[in-house]
Amino acid sequence: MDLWKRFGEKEVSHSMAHYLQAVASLKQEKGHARVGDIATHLGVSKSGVTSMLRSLQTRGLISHEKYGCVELTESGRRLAERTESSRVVITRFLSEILGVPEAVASEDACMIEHLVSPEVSVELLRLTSFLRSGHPAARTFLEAYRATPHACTDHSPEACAVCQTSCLRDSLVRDIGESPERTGV
Amino acid sequence: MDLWKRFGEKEVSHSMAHYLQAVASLKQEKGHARVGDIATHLGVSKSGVTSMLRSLQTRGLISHEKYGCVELTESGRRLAERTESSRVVITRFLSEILGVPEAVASEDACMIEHLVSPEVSVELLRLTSFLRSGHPAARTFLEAYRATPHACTDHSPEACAVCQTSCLRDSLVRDIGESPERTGV
DNA sequence: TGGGCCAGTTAAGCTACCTCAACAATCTTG
DNA sequence: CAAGATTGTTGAGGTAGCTTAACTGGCCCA
Repeated sequence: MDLWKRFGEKEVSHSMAHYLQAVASLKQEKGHARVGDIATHLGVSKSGVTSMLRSLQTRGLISHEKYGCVELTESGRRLAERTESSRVVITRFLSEILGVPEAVASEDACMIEHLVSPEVSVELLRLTSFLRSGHPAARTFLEAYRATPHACTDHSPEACAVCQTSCLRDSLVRDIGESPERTGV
Repeated sequence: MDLWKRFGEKEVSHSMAHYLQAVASLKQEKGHARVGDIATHLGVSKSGVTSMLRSLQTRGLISHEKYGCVELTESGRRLAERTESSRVVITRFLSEILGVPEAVASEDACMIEHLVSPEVSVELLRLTSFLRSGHPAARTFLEAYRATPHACTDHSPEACAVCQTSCLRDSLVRDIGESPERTGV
C-alpha cells in the first residue's frame, strides 16, 4: 500500500498549481503576466518566481524567455482551468451542502483542489448540482437532513451507518476549533 | 488572498501524517514500532525514518530514544486518529455516495486526509451517515439521484445549478483517465 | 550620452524529505 | 562471552521551494 508515496508524483505540486492559476488570472485581468505581477499576486519574491517558472517550463506548462512575459501552454492552461473548476466545485459543496463556514470551505478547497481527481470533482459537481436543482426529492431530502442531528451524538457506533468499531466522530470533533484562526473571507 | 501559503503551515505534512499513522498501526499490530518496521511499512529507508522521527519528536508528536521503540505522545495519537478517521470518512463518501471507483476513492482520500479540517470531515460523516441510514427521504433522494444524469451533459450552463459563466464540467471531464493508472485496491 | 530606476536574474543559503554508504550498537548463538 | 547478523545512526548528497543580496538589462530623461 504505497499509495501515500504518490503524493510526490502528482502532475503539479500545491505551489505549481497556484503559480499556474496566477498566470491565468493575470492574463485575464491585465492581458499579460510578468514575473513581478506573479510575485505580487502570490506574495513571494521575484527570484522565487523566476526559479519556479524554470521548473514549470521544464514540465511544458508555460513558456517564458528572459525578461519576457509568461505564457501558458495548452496543457498548462487546461491544468489551470481544471484546478480552478475543482476549487469552485469543492468550495460550493462544502459551504452550500455540508454547511461549513465560508472561511473553512475556502481554505479546505484551496488545500485540496490540485489533489482531487477529476472523477471526484465531476461527481461532486453532479451531486451539488442535483441538490440545488429544486428537484422534489432533493428538496425533501435537504429539509429532512437539515432537521436531523448527527446520529453519533449519543456516542453509540450502532446508531451510525458509517462508524464501525468505534465512533469516528469522536476523534474528529475534539479537534474542532484547534486549527489556526481563519481570517474572514 | 494568501490562503495558498497556509499549505506549508499545516500541523503536519503529508509525510508526517503517514509516519504517525504507521506508528499507530504498528503498535496496534505488533505491540511496538521500531525504526525498521516503520521503514518497511512505508517503503522508505531507515535513515529517512530516523531523521523524520527527529522532527516529529521536536514537534512533540512522538518520543523516541536512540535504539529504542517509538511511542506516540498524546497529541501524536490524537492526530493519527483524526487523520485515520478523516481517511475512512472521505473514502466512504467518495465511493458509496459519489460512486467513484474504489481505487480512485482510496487514492484521493489518502492525498487529502491530512488537509481536510475536522469541521468538514465531521459534516461529511454526518451526510454519509444520513444517506446510508435508510431514512425515507434519503432513500427517495438516492433513487432519484442515481436515475438522473448530470445536468451539464447538454453543455448549457443554464441547466446546471452550480456552473455560472461557463460549464465547470467541461474542464473536468476532458482530463478524466489521463491520471496515472491506479493499481487495484 | 550617461544617470537613475525598475524589472528580472543569478547566487548563496535555508528547510523538508528523501537516498546510499559507512559505521556503531544491540541481539543471537555456538 | 566473543563472532556475526541484525538493527539503527550518522553523514554526505540530491530535489523542491522558498529567502535575501547583489548584479544586469532596458528605458526614460536632462
